[in-house]
Amino acid sequence: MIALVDCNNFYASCERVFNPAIRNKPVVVLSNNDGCVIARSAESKALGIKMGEPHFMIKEQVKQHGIEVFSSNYTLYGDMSNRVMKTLAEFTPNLEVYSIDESFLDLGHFFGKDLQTYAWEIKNTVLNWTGIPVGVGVAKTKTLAKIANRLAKKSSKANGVLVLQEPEHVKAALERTEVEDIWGIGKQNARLLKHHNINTAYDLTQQNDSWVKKNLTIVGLRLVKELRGEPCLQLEEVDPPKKNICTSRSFGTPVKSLCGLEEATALYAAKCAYKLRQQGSCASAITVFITTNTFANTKQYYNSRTIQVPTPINSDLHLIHYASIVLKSIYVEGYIYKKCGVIVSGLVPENTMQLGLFDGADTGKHRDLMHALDGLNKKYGQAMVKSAAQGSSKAEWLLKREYISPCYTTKLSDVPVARL
DNA sequence: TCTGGGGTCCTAGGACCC
DNA sequence: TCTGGGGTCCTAGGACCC
Repeated sequence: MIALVDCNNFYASCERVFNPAIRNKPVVVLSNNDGCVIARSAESKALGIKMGEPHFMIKEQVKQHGIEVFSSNYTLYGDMSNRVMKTLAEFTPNLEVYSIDESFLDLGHFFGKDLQTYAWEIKNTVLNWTGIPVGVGVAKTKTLAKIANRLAKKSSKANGVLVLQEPEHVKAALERTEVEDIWGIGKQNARLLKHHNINTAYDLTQQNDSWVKKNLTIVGLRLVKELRGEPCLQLEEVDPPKKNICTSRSFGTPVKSLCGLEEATALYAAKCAYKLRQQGSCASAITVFITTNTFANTKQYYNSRTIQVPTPINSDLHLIHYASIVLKSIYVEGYIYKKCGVIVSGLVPENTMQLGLFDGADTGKHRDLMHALDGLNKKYGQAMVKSAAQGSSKAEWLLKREYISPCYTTKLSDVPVARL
C-alpha cells in the first residue's frame, strides 16, 4: 500500500505557523513579482478567490474581506518542507518526495498494521511537530492514493484521512471522481474523454486497453492500469539528476536597455551554474530567451537562441560569458522587455567529463574558485560574493515583493540584509 | 499600472545509415 | 502496372505535473 501525504494550502499554512494573528483569517500567497494568487487558505477559497487570479483583479475583495496577502517566501517554504519530509521519513524507510508539499510513502511493510490508525498517526504527528496540516490518502497504487487523498480532503466524514482498501470502496471512489480530477488527465484529455462519454474514473477503467493506448498513448494506459489497482509507477526514492535546468524571472520594472538585460541574464546564468554544481553536472549547451510583456498592448518581440559550448561548464564566470554572447545576438533595441531566462542543457556528470582537445576553460582553477565562492555565500548569505556583471542588489528590474514575510526559520534570508 | 516559474515524458516526422 | 526493409538519432511540439 502507498500513502500520499499532501500539505493543505501549503504556502498559506507556512505563513500561519509563525503568525498566529492570521490563523482564522483568509490568507493568500502571490506568485513571484506579486503577480497571481498561488495559494489560498480555506477561508479565501470560500470567498471565491480563484487559483491563478491576478492580484490586481482581487484588490477590492482583499480590502472588503480583510484578506491577508503575502509575497512568496521560498526560503521559508523550502525549510518548512524539509521539516515535514523529515517527519514523514520517521514513518517509512521508503519515501518519495514528489514536490515541495507532497510525498509518497511506501507502507508495504506495515501491511499487518491497521492502516487507518497509522494514517491518522502520520497526520497528527506532522501537525504536532511542524504546525502544518496535511491530508493522507492510502491505496494500492500512486494514482489511487492521489484519488484517496483528494477525497480525504473533500469529505467531512473522512476529515483528511482516507484508506481505499476494499474493492467496493475503491469502486465508489472511482465513481465519485470526474476524469478531469485524475492525476495525469489534463484539460485536453478530459475534453476528449467527455466527448466519448467517459465521465468518471470508473468509466475510464472500463475502456479496453487498445482504445486507451491509441487515444491517450502509453502514458494513459499506465494510468488506467493504476486506476484498476495494478502498479505501473514505481516509488522514486532518489531523484534522478535533472536533464535541463532553467532560471527565469519577470522583471519588477520593465527593461529597455541591453545593459539591464545583461545584468539579469548574468544573474540567472550564475543561478543556473550554482544549480549545476549542486547536482554535480556540467552543461554543454546554453539557451537565452528574452520577451516583451505578452499582456501589454505594445510592440511584441520574443527570441531565443541556443549555443553549444566547446567544453562542458559549471562555473559562474563561464556561464555568464556565454550567456552574454547569446543575449547580444538576439537583443533588438526599441522594445520593452518584461522577462528573460537562461536554460542549460546537455548535462553531463562533472567528474567523468570529456575534456576538449584544445581545452582553454581552465577547468581546475574554476572548480576551486567556485568551491570557495559557494562556501562564502553559504556562510555569509546568498550572492554575498558574486560577479560584477550581475549588477546591484538594488536594481529596479529585481522581483517585486511588497508583502514578504520574515524568514522565520533560517538565519539568512535570501533578501540580503547585511553587506560585507 | 498590474497576469509565475520550473520541470518531465511521449510522439511524429525528418535525416541519415546499411 | 510496377519503385525494399529495417533501423537509429534528433528535434519540435504537445500534454502533463507541482
